[in-house]
Amino acid sequence: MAKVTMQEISKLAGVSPATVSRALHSPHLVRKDTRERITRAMEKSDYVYNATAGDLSRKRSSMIGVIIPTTKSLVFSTSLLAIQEAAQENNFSIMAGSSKYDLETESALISQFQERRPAGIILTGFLKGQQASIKRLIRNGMPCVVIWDKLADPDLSYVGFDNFKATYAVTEYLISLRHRRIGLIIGPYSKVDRVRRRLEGFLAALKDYGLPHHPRMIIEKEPTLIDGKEAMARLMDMPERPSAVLAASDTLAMGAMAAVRDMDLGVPENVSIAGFDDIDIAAYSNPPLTTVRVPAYEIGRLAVKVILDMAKTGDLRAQHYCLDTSLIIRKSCRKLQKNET
Amino acid sequence: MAKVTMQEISKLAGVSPATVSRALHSPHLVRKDTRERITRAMEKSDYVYNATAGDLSRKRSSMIGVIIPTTKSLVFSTSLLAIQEAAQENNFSIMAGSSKYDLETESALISQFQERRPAGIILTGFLKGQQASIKRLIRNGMPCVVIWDKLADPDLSYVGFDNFKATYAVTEYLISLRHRRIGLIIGPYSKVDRVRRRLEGFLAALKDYGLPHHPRMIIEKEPTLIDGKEAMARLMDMPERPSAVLAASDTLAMGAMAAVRDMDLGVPENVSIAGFDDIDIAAYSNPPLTTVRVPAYEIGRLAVKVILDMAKTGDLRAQHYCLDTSLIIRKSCRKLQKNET
DNA sequence: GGTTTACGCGCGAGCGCTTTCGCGCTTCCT
DNA sequence: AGGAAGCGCGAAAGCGCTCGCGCGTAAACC
Repeated sequence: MAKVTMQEISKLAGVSPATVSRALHSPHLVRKDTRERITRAMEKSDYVYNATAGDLSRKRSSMIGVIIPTTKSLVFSTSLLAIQEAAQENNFSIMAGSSKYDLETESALISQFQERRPAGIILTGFLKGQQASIKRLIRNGMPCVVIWDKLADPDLSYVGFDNFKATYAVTEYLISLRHRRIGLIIGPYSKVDRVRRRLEGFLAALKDYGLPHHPRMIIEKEPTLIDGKEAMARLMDMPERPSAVLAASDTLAMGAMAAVRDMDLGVPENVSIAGFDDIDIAAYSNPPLTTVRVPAYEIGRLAVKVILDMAKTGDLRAQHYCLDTSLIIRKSCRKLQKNET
Repeated sequence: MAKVTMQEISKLAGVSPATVSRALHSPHLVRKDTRERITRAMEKSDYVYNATAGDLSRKRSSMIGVIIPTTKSLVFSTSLLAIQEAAQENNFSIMAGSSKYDLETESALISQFQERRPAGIILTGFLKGQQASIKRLIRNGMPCVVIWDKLADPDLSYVGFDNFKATYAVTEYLISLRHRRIGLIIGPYSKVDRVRRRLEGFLAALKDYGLPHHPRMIIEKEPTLIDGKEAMARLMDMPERPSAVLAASDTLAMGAMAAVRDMDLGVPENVSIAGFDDIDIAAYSNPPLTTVRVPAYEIGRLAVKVILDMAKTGDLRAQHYCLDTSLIIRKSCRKLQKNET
């Protein structure tokens, strides 16, 4: 390891360690020629700043903890990428982990992060039962922001979008296409509120348009391809099968489309499918998927901004950012004929 | 932040800080009742270990730096997931970053990691021009392992597979299907050796089977859907268009399939397409993609093991693990008739 | 019973950086 | 010319944890 310390640099440059530190972090506080001497000393001895020592001394670290639910879905990777980019630009590193929708894993991750005294923690939603500990974190002065949802709790910061509204909108779209038997394949809503809100949006739309609600047509699954496929197969096997299915994530939708294909049926001829997320591949599937575009990238960048902001000012009052989603109409849904059912 | 320190715990438990530290890290060195007193003290004062201080004192950190090329491809996320899981099991955190195939970004990431004195660094291949600095890292005592490729350099550790051989094998398969005009859509081989080896495997197979080599049928692109689509469109526009196309990553292949669809042509009726990576969705595309399965998950876990091993023993001698790949035959390639071309 | 062995624990000197305080010097103002 | 203000820098006291060393007590041996 590069074992040269600031001490040695300071000797080499004929200044005190304090000055070296200043030259590094507040260059404007040291005269140009001294600064140059220091820079030269650092270069010629391959000095590498020790952020661990710095963080300890400064009593806060330049890391940000990030928890995403899964890497199986590209859409979270997009937020993660944005977070990492934004962090790097500010010379922060990120610690990442995925909860895999498991409360214990999530808690373990949070504890692990805590040990590093990060500048803040970004959570992608959070699991039921976690709310209290997050609030405790905040009360203890740890900047936290929840992404990917619009939270009702005024004490929690979020950077997200309205899952209820967005889901309501797609459902409404499906209804406008004259569909009346609409299935729903959805992620673990019993574990994650963010997902539950999608369910609620769906239900609300059904209700508002006077459509019956068939509990059997709502299938809760993990957001994976295989689960989407299985769920769809089950839906298609029902005596009165749905004419349209909303998959609450594109990954599920992709799986669902595969199930239809396996039955030698077509989308949207035999059944319409809509997704949620607008992952890259949604535009490239066969048929291209009608879905809800979600500002994954912007969410990531903004979340970092919020964290950094809180860390800098020490003002942990909750900040709320509700971004827009949009319905992307492609080719996986069709309008039923008047007489069709 | 939880601001209680080991000091305070030690007072509360009536022992010295050293003992608290031992109770935490080497419980067998402290008597059971003392240990329990300490544990109780920690619980009732919400003690959170300060890993920053610990790392500084111990002069090595419990973090691992990871660089992947991009999060646009799910296949790297899989390795990342495996790395994170394995790390967490050993109480290590990971710092992640993506190079986006840019040398400067990659270097910046490495420098940023260095500042934290990580236990080691995992690189997904590396860019041209980076080799020297990696070797320097190793010489300075930093465990490094390159994943996703089999390296020729005996001084560099790797956990990967034989890109040459794997690509040779798919190409051979295409040839066995009587294809003679085979196009190649490939990632940035001029920047990344790992990708170049795929190119070389392809070329070697062509040569060994006496097939002509059309440079224009080899298109270098970023491994994204849109690039795959564009490249395929170009290939299909050629006067003597290929009867089969190998896409050196599944993402490219998905894009390529979309291009074919846009021309109202079919895969594999009008053109066969093979991919590389076997990302989850490859099995769910329409048609399901013939591709090369790559042990992304195992690579990740093994890489962590290697790093931890090196960090523990201090033995930085290069370790090599070449894992197996396999050809997954699905439905995107068809055999040409005798008279077909 | 005296010596050895082992065990459990405290002491104290760091790890490499940050930051407050204040000193001496230059510059500016009246 | 004398005082105020400001600039550039050094001294030193930490930040919270680790670990080699060594002491005292208890168990083990002949």
